[in-house]
Amino acid sequence: MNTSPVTLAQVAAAAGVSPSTVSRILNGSARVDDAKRQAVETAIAQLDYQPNAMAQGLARGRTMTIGVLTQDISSPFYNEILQGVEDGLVGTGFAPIFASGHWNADEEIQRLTMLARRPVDGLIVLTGAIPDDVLTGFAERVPMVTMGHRVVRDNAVYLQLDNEHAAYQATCHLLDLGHVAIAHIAGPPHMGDSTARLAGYQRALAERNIEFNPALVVQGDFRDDSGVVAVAQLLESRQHFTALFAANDQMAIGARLGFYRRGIRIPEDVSLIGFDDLPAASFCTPPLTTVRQPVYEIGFQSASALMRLLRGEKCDPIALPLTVVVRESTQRRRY
Amino acid sequence: MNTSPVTLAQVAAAAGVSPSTVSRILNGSARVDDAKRQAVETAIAQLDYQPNAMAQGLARGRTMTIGVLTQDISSPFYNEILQGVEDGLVGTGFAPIFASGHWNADEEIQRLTMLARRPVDGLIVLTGAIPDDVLTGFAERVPMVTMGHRVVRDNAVYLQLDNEHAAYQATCHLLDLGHVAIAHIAGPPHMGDSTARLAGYQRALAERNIEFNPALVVQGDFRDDSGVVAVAQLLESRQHFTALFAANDQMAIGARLGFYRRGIRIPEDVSLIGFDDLPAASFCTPPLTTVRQPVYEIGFQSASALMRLLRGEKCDPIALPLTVVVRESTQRRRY
DNA sequence: CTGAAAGCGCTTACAG
DNA sequence: CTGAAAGCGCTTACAG
Repeated sequence: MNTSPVTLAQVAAAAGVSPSTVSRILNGSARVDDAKRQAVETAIAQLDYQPNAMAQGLARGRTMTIGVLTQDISSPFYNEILQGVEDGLVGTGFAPIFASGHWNADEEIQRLTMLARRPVDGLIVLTGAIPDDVLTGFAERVPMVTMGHRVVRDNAVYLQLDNEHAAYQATCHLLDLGHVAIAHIAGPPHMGDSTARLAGYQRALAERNIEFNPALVVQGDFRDDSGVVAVAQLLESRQHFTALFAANDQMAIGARLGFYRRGIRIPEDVSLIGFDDLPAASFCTPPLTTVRQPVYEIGFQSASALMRLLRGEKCDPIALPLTVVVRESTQRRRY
Repeated sequence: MNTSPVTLAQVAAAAGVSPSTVSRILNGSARVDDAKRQAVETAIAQLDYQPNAMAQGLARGRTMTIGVLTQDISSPFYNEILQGVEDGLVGTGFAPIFASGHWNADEEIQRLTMLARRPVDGLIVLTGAIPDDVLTGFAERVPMVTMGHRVVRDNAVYLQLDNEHAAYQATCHLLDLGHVAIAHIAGPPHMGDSTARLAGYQRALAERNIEFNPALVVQGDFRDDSGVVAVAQLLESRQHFTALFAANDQMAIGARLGFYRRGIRIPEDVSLIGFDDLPAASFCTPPLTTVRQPVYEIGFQSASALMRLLRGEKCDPIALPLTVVVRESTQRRRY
């Protein structure tokens, strides 16, 4: 029933040459007589031959797959990154294999181990709670590119996204609009991204001599619901604020719903700014002011950098810009 | 520099047994003397041995990977499906490989071919424009489960989601609220899902003796922007309507923004219902009434069914329910 | 330019 | 219960 796949040996037989020759034609690894090339090529076409990638992998010592570790493949944040990765791999013969760590360092390590034993030829690690030195350990066995982790090795490259500075700018945007009482919904405390964003927020306040009020920052977990909850907390605390900076868009969107529920208008009553620029951000009502992460670019560059690494080329850290995009959820303070 | 990975042969040497024995212990494929088992197990632990999945694949004639074809990996709709697939594969040793067809039948076929040559042990095909018979052709070589395609074969199973009926129910929900002039934003015309939803909408109208008004249905492409555009068209056409059924949530969310721009309130001025129940739907303002697709379930069931197929078990079509979830974007007609 | 041969790291009849 | 051997489908020195 299952048509067993055509092998290279069959192609060789059909074309009347040795397997070596077929292989060489396939890989362009040596000059081959034109007549034979012809014969082989028609045989390939006729038999509809597809080389077996696993056998190639075994023979060459590479697998033609790269592992991609995300926190949560179902988070909208990763979607376009993955698209970028996919596109960055088109035409290279490499296929991505995905795994999610679910915001849990142990699970991350386990998934990484699983990826490593296939084995993959390269790894892309997108943020996460896994300690940098563990990651460096993995880098010993396989080239990798990381986002949100600084691993310094010849066969590794990391993406530089200056979260602190971007958060600083986001806060400045609010400050420039006359806001003084600015609340913040922070991300998970153990993640580098969260702490950097909180730090940027604090730096902006300090720079304008606004005293940091801890009661104005509430803890979130980067998911939408936590934004709703955070707003409830903030409101119950009876702290006065006219603007809110959420450490990511999902929480900002949750917050927006929280405000809606209480009849608090955005941006008339409070200005709201997020972080990430998810596709959903521009379809919010009102469209959300936020910090744009070049997600597609992140994926694409990661894939390209990894391909370079696999070719044995050196690769400098890749700096990618984070920029505030002003839409309609922020406005000048009115009272 | 690269610690070359430990092989089974090394484990065998360390444990003083033959490779065959190690293999048998790994696979539990035969009784083995306890002392040797001990020795092997400690050797494995000590050397931190990880079997090479490619070599296993080649020897066993399977690759331990399954291909997943989506339309657009960056669409929020697929996110949770993929999570479901991932979870359905946990512990099986299989890893998913993803590819996107980008709403283009040719590209789909090409991606499928690429997946097939790795080769993958199984395929999950999620919707798409690819003709059913082409798909059936692929099913000749590899077991597969499909969503949105009816392929009938021993080694294939399809998911049954009754889009027509769900759209019928969505429309009835609007009708029950007293709406009569109901607009519809349709999906891409060549896709089965789109046409089924349009058909359900029409059937509901017919059943209540409401004449179908073609000017009330505008074409979308399942993406957010097309919802914005559709609303503009609808409004410019000066057709009267008090409710709008969008063929998916992304377009509904776009439509919601389109209304917001013109100061048209949801649900006071027009009731809005979507389709899919994306995570974003419940965080809309107001939270969106929609048809829930059990996305996680779709992914999980697809993976499980495929595993069953791979074990040689038969598998009946899997029926999954589509249900209207009423939130706050629809209300009784007021005038 | 090209073939025969060895090898990639496993698995699995085949003997014993 | 266990080892030696062949084989999975390729690639790549090694000769010529």
